[in-house]
Amino acid sequence: MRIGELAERTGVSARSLRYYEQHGLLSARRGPNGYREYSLEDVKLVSEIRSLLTVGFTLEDARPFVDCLRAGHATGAACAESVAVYRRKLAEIDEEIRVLLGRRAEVAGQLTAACPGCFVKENRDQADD
Amino acid sequence: MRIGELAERTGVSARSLRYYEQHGLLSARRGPNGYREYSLEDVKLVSEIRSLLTVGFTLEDARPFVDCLRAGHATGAACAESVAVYRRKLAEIDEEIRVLLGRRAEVAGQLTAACPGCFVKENRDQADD
DNA sequence: CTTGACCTTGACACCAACGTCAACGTTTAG
DNA sequence: CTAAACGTTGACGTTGGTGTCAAGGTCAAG
Repeated sequence: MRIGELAERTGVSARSLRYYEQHGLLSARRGPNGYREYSLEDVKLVSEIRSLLTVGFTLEDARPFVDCLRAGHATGAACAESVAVYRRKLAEIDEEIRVLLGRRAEVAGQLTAACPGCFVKENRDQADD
Repeated sequence: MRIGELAERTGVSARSLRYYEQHGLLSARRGPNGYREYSLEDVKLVSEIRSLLTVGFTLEDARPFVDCLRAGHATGAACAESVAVYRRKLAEIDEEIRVLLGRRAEVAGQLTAACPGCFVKENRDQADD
């Protein structure tokens, strides 16, 4: 299939697909006219990339997962490198959360100081909706 | 005082001070030579801006606080607009935390699935070190 | 007079993942 | 044949708060 179809199937813009290729996450055979030709496997690759991006991974983070899939593994997470990225990402997220909790406390404190009547509810993990 | 001294006193680069002015958060009289002239009050303004930026506010968010100080109030948070920004920021931070917690759960789940032996400790607020 | 420290405005670089437009070649439907 | 729909590469814009350089004006000390 060509880039338009891959874009439609994955819900990713053609621009993004070319961007991924430019950064070595995707590769495409070229038809005689210069058009990119993709296989069904590429749909998997793109899906993997998207699902990683949506949970906050960068393209660099996604690279080991793509390589893992290309190496023939059933999932992008089946390789040691991918697992390492998972661990690192987890640590990064935890750090971000800590920073945000600190900021929240800071802002809440300032708000309370400026406006004693303003009730600021606690932000326990109970963040249901 | 001129920009160099204000920069030294506040620990903010001259570049940033000009940037703040460019965005209407700071104003300066000009000497006969075109040099900016600042007063002691400006030190307060810049300090207010910095403390807000360090807790994740944007310059736009800081504007009401600066206006409040310029209006003669003792603190930048003494005005209704500032309090409103505090409330909004708090909500934004809470939202970010929610998103991060969701991502964390997602990543932790994937990691566990890919590597059943990998123990992933819970991220309760107990984020001590 | 000269050096050098300070000031001025203006403009480009940065990070990330694209959107968007330009200018052009290809394929396809009518 | 022709127009529309698709493909190609290349390049600039976005977002925010700076760093950094350029090219120059000002001013005090020697």
